[in-house]
Amino acid sequence: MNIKNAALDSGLPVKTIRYYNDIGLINPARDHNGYRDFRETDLHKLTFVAQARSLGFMIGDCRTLLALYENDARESADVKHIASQHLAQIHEKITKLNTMSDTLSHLINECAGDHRPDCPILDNFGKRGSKKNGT
Amino acid sequence: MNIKNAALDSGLPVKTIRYYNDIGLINPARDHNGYRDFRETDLHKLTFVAQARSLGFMIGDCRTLLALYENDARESADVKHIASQHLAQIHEKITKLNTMSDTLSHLINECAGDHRPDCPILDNFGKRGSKKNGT
DNA sequence: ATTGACGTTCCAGTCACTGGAGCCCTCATA
DNA sequence: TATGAGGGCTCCAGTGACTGGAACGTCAAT
Repeated sequence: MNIKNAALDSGLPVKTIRYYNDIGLINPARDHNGYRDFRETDLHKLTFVAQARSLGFMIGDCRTLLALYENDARESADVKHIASQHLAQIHEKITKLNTMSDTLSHLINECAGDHRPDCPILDNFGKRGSKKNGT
Repeated sequence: MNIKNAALDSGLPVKTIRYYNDIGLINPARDHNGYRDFRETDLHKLTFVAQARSLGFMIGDCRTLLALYENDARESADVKHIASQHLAQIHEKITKLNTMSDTLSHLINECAGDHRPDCPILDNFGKRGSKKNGT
């Protein structure tokens, strides 16, 4: 199967598939003319990575997960560990975004949004809040 | 004031401040020796950008917001518009992350997490779901 | 033989920094 | 006066995960 159909099959852009090949996530065979030839296992991997990526896993995790997937001697604990760590990161992001959302919503509510220049949003940005120390 | 103290004052890393100078967000005066000399207005801008960035605004938005901040003839509607758009993007991100979190939580719950290889997480990734079309 | 839709590689750009190399400047101390 | 520490400066490369484009090869059909 050529790259276009592999793209159609996996739902990934052609460019992305080539990129995944470049970084060694997949390694499809080549035809006599140099064209990539995607077999069942390649398509499977592509689908796998597409799913993992859509859940926000980094490429590095996808690589590990893929190795686990292909390793019959794996322990599900390893998979669960990676997934749990990722879930924790997702929750962290959600928390941060919720904080931003709260602050911003409040500011937006306070702002008249008319033709006058007075703006609590800008006022807030201009004000130096409590100094933060990134640890 | 030298760059180190500006960093201390604004809570931004020295490198970041130099970067903001490079891209023209700030433009502090220079001493006879070429050292940057941060005045009140520079420090103010730095604080402003730090605040905006901490709420997730892109540099491009910060630039616009900063211009609005310094423009006495601004209309608060413009500020509110930018902020509202950004808030909408934050909400989009939260929604996506929540979806990921739900799916992943479910999968993790199903996974035994022991020494055996059976793993619903990997099973799910290997399975091709409904084909998605990115518009 | 030519057209058009495929395929290939390689390079540059995205975003917002961050790290490092290699250099200069200043001040205090020996 | 030499030296060392601790600033400062610029420029280049790398991050993550692609994406766009140029320049070129291949293939089937006309």
